[in-house]
Amino acid sequence: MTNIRDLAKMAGVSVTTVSRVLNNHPYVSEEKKNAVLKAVKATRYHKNINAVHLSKGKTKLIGVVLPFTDHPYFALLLKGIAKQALEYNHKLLLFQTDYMESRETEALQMLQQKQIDGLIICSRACSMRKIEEYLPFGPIALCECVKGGEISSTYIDHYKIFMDALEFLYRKGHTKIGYCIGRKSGTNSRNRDKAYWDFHEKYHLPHHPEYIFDQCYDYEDGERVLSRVKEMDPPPSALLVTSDQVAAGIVISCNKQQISIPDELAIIGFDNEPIAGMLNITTIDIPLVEMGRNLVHQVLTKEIKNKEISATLIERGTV
Amino acid sequence: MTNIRDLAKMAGVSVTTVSRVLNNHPYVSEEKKNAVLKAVKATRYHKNINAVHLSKGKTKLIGVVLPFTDHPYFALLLKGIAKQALEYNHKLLLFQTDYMESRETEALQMLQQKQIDGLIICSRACSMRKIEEYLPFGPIALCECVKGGEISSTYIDHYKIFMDALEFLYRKGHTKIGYCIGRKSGTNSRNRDKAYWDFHEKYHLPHHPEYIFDQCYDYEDGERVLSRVKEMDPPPSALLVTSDQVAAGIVISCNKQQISIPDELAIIGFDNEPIAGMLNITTIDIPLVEMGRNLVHQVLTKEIKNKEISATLIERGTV
DNA sequence: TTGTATGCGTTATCAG
DNA sequence: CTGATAACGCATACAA
Repeated sequence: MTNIRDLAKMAGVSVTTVSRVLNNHPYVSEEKKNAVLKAVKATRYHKNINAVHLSKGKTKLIGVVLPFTDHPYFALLLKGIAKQALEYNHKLLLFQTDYMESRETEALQMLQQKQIDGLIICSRACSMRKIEEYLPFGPIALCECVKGGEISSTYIDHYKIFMDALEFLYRKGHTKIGYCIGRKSGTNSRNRDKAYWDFHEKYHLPHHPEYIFDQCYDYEDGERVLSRVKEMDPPPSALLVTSDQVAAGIVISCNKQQISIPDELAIIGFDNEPIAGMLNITTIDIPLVEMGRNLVHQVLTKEIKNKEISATLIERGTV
Repeated sequence: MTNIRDLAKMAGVSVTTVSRVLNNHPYVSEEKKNAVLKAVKATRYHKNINAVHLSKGKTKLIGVVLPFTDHPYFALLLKGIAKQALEYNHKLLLFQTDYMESRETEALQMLQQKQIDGLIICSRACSMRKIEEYLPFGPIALCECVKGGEISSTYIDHYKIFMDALEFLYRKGHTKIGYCIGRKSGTNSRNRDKAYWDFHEKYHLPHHPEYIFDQCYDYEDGERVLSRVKEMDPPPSALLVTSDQVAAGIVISCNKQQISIPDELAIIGFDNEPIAGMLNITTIDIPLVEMGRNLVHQVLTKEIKNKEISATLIERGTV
């Protein structure tokens, strides 16, 4: 592998001059510049980028932490992140965690070890305290509301959205409402749960903990939820489903079993994934691509900001 | 930032000893080892990994080139890649290309510049010649059959599979068969097209170029295909659809428009994506996760091999 | 078991 | 406009 010292010898100049030419710095005579360029051509020289990283202390790499990529929510978020990273001329280092804290730690350590210039955590299993520990080593952006501090975030007010959706159903006459969620433990999930119980308090509705279904990610989970709902007495008359994919599973199962939507069961999905449009599912549009873009922006500009992104109810045929 | 020289001073040992401790090398006395460890704790020392990369000439990073991540085909492939990379203790650098050759070039250059130890190209827009140019800089694995040479590949025999599916439909009485595909230009696409025309030759069937629909990726594309099919006279009686997502779009549209499947239109999807199970779509199962795993394996073991992965027809309700 | 010296390839500083 | 030299931080051959 030829390096800039070799080039310098070949071109009869110093390494400094070579470096200048390579980085388009001014103050290099045409003559020497051409000599260097000629040597570059002749040797098919290419920089060893690790040396650049070491010397500069930067890598133009952003870490992205997410549990899995084969779910529309994260796939769309990642799409936005990738688009914006491209515009900023940065690349992405992927940490697929399956919600394992050890892998999140690994990502945080990469920040500390300077392999990445910043980190985007799309969803986390570890504590905020732990994340804060790593803040001195580089900017971190999250997808959940973070009050104050040095962490940036781009988030949805899930409490408000959930409450709005519940009220919407209530106005349509629903009082037995359940919901489906992925994890119970995330910040966003807890906000939703709080909205759920506050709603019940507000309207003095009976509590039905069995109307809450967790571990809902895929179509099959929707199928499973429906089979459980069918066995209930009384069953919920409406479901808030925090992924359109799961909502689609429920809708398709209902079709198969001649359960009428929205008459027997009303559904509101989340994310406005492509399948929701296809199946005419009423859903909450969450601009995931935009959120992804903003996360990159926050990490790279290093402005510590908490940006709320608004979600919109899209009325279609399942309510 | 404290470095190993600082640690050496603090612990009263040489940098070599520090390095030994840090990398769990043998031949270090407990005493000195503890002294070093103590200094590590005290300073909250962490390696600068870029220095390691430079020194070793390796990064434990694998580049992954794919057009987009928000499509089940690539999402599942990526899932397999991520799983296996984790087992090999390597990380992934993502190149989302949108089939732009310039971005593929960038990935190849990262190999040359030693930012990545190897490259997996899930789908390419650039020429094989170009890829071969970069082979001297590190292992490259592709998702298409590569005859000989130094490139590894994990692939499906798309010609055979397509032909089998066509024959399957033929035996069911179909003679007017169309197909939907993403790009027309990829190697896999060309193999499929060849199978398509060879099939027509074999059974002396009339040619219907209008039965071929390209740019089919999403549900909406399936919808679009169906609306075009409806206007045809005669329309195809069966469609091979190279993504279950598109197939799902067609199936859902047919349901809406009371077009009976498989009586009026038979459908065979591809990939056995989750939605295919939900909608009872007959499909070709392609073990994408397994393929992803194998690609990583090939890149890291550097055995140059071409591994064919077999696909299986899953008979469900749309034929 | 330990330490010295050197290499890895680039960028940055500063003097000329 | 140019160049010598010092970082950057770690790994490792070799010597002891």
